[in-house]
Amino acid sequence: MQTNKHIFDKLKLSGLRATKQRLKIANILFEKNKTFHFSISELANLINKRYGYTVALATVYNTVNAFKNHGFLKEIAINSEHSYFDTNTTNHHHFYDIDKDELSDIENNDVSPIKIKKAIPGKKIKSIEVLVKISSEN
Amino acid sequence: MQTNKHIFDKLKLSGLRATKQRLKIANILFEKNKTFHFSISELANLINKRYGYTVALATVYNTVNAFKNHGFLKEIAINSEHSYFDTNTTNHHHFYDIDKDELSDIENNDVSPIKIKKAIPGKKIKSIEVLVKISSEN
DNA sequence: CTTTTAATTAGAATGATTATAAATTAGCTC
DNA sequence: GAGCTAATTTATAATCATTCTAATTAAAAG
Repeated sequence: MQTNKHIFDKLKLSGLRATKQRLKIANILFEKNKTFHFSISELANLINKRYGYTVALATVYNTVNAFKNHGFLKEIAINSEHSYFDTNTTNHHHFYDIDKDELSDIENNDVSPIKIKKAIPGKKIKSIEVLVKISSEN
Repeated sequence: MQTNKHIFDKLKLSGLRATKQRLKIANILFEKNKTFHFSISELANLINKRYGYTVALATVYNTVNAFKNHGFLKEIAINSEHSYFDTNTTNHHHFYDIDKDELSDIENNDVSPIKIKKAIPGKKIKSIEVLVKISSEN
């Protein structure tokens, strides 16, 4: 869990002003140890629930984009329906529950090492991400 | 390469009417042996270039959705900017060139076998997809 | 050839996201 | 703390991709 002080410093260090709105949003995003996966609308709902309608939707978008650009968040592509973000910016993988439309993490240790036997000349690998789609047995 | 006859039969078999528009679109999509990756707007441009403006944009959307629902196409999630589709519906993986915003296939054989060491009770794995992001060396 | 039903179409509607431009505020300097 | 400046927030409008609508057309079946 990241303390308010920690979050404040994090923002300042990256050159972002620590505004009320950003601190509220950061509190929700980073308060858990656990990775937090969300779409913009889910995040907006959480903000409204906790703080009332004190943050404009445009600011939610601006803030999430700013956090993404500063490496505090990672965008995860699952399908064209929604954008998902992840507070876990380390290299890791995901389960996507098709039934519940829900994401969860798979740590690097839980996936056998991945070797790509094909190379593209002049290109280097920036990341390797695994998406495991799951659904109910029956 | 799939012949016109083949495409026609494929449509009929799946219960889709083999309309002029669908045959034009299918021709473009399935004429190559090679996997074809595209976004809707790219596809619409190709249709216009080859056949003139003879297929309405709504029909391009309808057709791609129909093809997707019938398993002729697969949607690939890369980022929230675009929807990409793939004529290769087998289980396989992708390179995504960040610089050129371009997709290419990685066959299953070119990726070491992937073992997921974490299970979710009551859920079974439907697919495992690897996305390898690449960019220029320098 | 007629009927039935699916598909196509132009244009309107929707919905998510971004842009705009004015008002506010954070973080300086004094 | 007051004043300054640039960043941020905000409500609203604008944009863009996609889907919907309802009328027209065309494919398949009888």
